[in-house]
Amino acid sequence: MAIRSEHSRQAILQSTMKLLDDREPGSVTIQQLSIERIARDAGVSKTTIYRWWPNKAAVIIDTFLENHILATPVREDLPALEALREHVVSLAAVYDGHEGRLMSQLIAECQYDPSTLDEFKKHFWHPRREVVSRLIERAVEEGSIRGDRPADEIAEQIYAPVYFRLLFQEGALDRDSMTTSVDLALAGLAPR
Amino acid sequence: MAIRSEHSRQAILQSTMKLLDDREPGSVTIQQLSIERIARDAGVSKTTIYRWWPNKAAVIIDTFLENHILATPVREDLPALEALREHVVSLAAVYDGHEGRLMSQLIAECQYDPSTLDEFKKHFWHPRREVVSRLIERAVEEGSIRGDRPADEIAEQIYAPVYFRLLFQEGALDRDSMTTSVDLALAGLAPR
Amino acid sequence: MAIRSEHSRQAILQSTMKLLDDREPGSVTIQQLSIERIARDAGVSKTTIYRWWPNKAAVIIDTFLENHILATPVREDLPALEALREHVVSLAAVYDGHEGRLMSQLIAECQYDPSTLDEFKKHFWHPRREVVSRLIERAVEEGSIRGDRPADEIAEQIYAPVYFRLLFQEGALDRDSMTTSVDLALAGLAPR
Amino acid sequence: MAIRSEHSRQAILQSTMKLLDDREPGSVTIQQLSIERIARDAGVSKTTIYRWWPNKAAVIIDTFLENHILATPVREDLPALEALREHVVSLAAVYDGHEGRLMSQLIAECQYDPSTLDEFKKHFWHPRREVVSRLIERAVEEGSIRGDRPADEIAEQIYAPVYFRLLFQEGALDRDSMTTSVDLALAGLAPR
DNA sequence: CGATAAACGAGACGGTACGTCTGGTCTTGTG
DNA sequence: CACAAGACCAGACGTACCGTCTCGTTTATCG
Repeated sequence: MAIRSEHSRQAILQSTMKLLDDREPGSVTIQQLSIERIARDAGVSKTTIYRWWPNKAAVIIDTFLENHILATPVREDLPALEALREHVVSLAAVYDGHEGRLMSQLIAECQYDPSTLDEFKKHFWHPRREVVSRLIERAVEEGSIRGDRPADEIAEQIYAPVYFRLLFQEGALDRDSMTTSVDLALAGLAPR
Repeated sequence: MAIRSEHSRQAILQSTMKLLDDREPGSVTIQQLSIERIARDAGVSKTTIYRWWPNKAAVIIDTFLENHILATPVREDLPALEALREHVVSLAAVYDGHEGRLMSQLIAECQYDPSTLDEFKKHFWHPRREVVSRLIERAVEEGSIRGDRPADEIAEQIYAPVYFRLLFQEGALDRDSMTTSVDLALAGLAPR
Repeated sequence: MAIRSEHSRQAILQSTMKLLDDREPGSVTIQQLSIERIARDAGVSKTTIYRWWPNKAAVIIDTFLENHILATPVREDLPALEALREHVVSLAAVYDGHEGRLMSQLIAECQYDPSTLDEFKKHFWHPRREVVSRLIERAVEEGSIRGDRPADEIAEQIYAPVYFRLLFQEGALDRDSMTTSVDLALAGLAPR
Repeated sequence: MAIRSEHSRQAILQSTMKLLDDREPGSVTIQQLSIERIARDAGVSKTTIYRWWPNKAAVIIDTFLENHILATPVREDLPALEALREHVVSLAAVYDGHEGRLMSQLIAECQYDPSTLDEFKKHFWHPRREVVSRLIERAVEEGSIRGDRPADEIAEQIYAPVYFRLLFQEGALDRDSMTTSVDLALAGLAPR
């Protein structure tokens, strides 16, 4: 019956990570990355990759998951609003470098394949939105913001500028800018 | 001497538009589109395309400009805030269809080529931001919103959700949703 | 693993032969023949050709070998001198038609690539020279000609006019002319 | 009325010669030589070349004529047989270098175009054959060889090995080898 | 001497082919 | 039966020339 080779799987994911890492020599963009290249680099046959992943994007998503990309924590010890600011600031900080480039390229790939978009949202967007929605609900409980808007709507309003700046490479992703951005988004939500 | 053939130029841009139009049979995504295909379809030699455009993305941008893609007007007869809402709503309406798919794919291409991003911003984002910034300044003059924030910052805050929804294909782009979104963005800017 | 496809190889060689055959409609010269054309005609990808042959000339040489071009026999039942005449006459007869045109074009290609020349000589000239040298040695043994000259030298003297007439398309390649030519070449070699 | 520009004509022929001269850097074979390249190198427009020459080969032949290629003289002061040997030896000496490579490539081109072959024979082969035929007739008059064979036939027999060695790049073109070759060709023609 | 007509440089054009690359599929042993 | 190895068809890449075709711009002759 021959079971799936864990060794091959690891080699594939590691090669993918290495090839996409722009701190390595000979790194490539997601667009330039090919199954052929991964197979060659991992010492694996193309068939093996095609057997277990439907396309390049799926391999990349698995790679990112394997490499714990963008697991941004939430401070439970802070007041909700401050924890929210911290969360967004630290996420933006991560996006402001190598992993940000990867994310923007992954979002680019999503524009060409619905199932990739689904996977992306499932693994990278929805969990994050969930976290922020929880924080907002906590802020409402703490009386820091009004509770008359859906939390998801607010979460989007807070997050959208992050992705906007990432994809348009315009507007800074540093602590000050992001704090300002979050505050602006929340400005109209102060309790009456 | 030997002047550029307007006929060829038109044929190239029209073929590009047709090939990218998902209402046509045999349409393709920007990723799938190739110079070879455009040349074949336009009855033009590849050389002619390479002579005048550096790459596929440049042809596409010219095509969009030629086809007045996303030229969204501003109502001068309305109060600034209302004109702003109308502008965003009508832009979102355009993004909510065929042209939206094209734009999201173009933004995707921008992730792989800085000069494409520059062109994109120059032709499609900055003009729009300018329009909105003007409206915000007018709104300040009209006393509808406070004037203690840079107009560009507010413009970004208003626009970011539009692009977010476009790229993440999540959250509606209809009139009600967009009005809500704009109002949320402006909520904290009411004059004291 | 993954062994070479005999089917593709055959298709390539047959298409090449067909394309070069001036009795077929749409035939081309060796100069006009392109890898692209062979691939198209054979229903094979260019990669497959480039994988197995270094260039056009190599494909053509293989094609000629496969099609037994210019395999001229030697009569063992005749006296050496007569067998020699017969051999040259029959070779010239072959050169006096379609296969002669192909050979002259192949020799033309040899002027541009040393390795093609080597292959040509290995497969088409040296075997023939060998045959004639043998015949000359036999003629010496039979006492028909003197033995004080190297056989290869005499072989060249006999053969040179054949190639000269082929390439210059001057001087006939028929039985009488070739017999005269051979006799002239051998005239000075009669035993004393 | 504008008369043909001698300046352009010269520039074209000189560039052609330079490009074909393998002692120059960046030299090319006749096959690699293109009208485009000549025009660029000569600072002339392609039109001008196409206006005055039907094809590449014609330019090359004119170039060779202009550069006195292969004008091999005949010694009138020597006995016919010796002058003949000298002539062949000195021609072979010229063929044994740079100009020989050019000639063999020109003969190659002739295999693809009858009119080029005609021009080649008219300018390079027939004059030479004429010279040799005259020498043979003189040799007959001098009583050095028999007169019962057509001079042209003998000329071919003498010349064929030269072209053979040139094109097959086999067999030396030095003085000794060529003398031997001529003597072998004439061996059977000694007066009875 | 000014009109005219050919020759010129420049270079755009539709084509064809180059040799390379990658995609995704299929085939053939090996362990 | 998963795997590596890799052959296969398909087709795009960007470049080089092909030979044709305008373009203005000389430049020489002729009216």
